[in-house]
Amino acid sequence: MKSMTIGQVAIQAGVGVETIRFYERRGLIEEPPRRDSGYREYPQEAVTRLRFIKHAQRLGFTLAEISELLSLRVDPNTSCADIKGLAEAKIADIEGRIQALEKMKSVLLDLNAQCGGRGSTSECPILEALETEECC
Amino acid sequence: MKSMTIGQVAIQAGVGVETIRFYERRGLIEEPPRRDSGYREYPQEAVTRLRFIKHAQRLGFTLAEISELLSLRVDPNTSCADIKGLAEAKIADIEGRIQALEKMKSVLLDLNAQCGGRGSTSECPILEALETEECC
DNA sequence: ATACACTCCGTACTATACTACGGAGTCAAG
DNA sequence: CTTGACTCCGTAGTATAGTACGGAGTGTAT
Repeated sequence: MKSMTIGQVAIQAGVGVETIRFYERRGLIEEPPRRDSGYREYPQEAVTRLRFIKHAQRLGFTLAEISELLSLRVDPNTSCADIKGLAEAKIADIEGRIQALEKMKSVLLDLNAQCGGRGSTSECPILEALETEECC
Repeated sequence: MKSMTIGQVAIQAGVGVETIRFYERRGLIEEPPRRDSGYREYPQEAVTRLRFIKHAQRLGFTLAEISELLSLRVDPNTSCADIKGLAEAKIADIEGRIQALEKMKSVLLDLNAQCGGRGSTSECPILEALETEECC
């Protein structure tokens, strides 16, 4: 099985056909050769590339970042250190997001502890705090 | 100063004029009375409500959730416990997101440790892992 | 040979939360 | 009374990552 249709690639990579066309438009995967009918003919590597994209996404990279990662991969002027740099930037990014979420969580836990869960909404400490809270 | 224009409310609440109109369309704030000219006339409480929205957003609530929070607040059949329930659901939601981010971070840290930062991209363990990684 | 699945394309829609635009009308200060 | 800032409205655009649609053409199995 040398070349595959878009549907076969989609199944093997675990994505939708429309997603592949979308990635093509975004420049994440190159335009494959076509049959006379216009049908796309993908080589095996297309599946690898789609999996790369999926894996990178799972690690928190956006499509724009993945695009860069894919370009750097084939750029002879790029070194492993550049990739490492992107990974480190992503780690910092994730840490920032975790920090923000932890902050939210701690405020919510605090408010939640103040609320006995009894009484009407007019005396709910959570709602009161939301009305008056003077943070930032 | 009994009533205010949309611009004055925007400044006091720290949001944009367009944002207020947007919230009105979304039903987050009620339509205020109008002057003969059509200008909106806001009472002071409008500022409180906008601040409520801002605070709730900072705690991770979406506009849809805030909408619910605001409805429940004035619903006589709603108790403090219902609000507490929403807060707890949000805490769980945030914890889930933190978990997901922690997972990403740990994989990235692992990959990062494998990469010496030396050599070309063709032998970068990070890129290799992204191509082959068999998680999920 | 015909039925049915697959593919083509561009466009539009989903969700989230705004932000910008343009042209007309209004308000307040000088 | 004029000027400049403000407000009105609906629509469209931003970013992210797809998903859906519809009508026409294609591939293949029976």
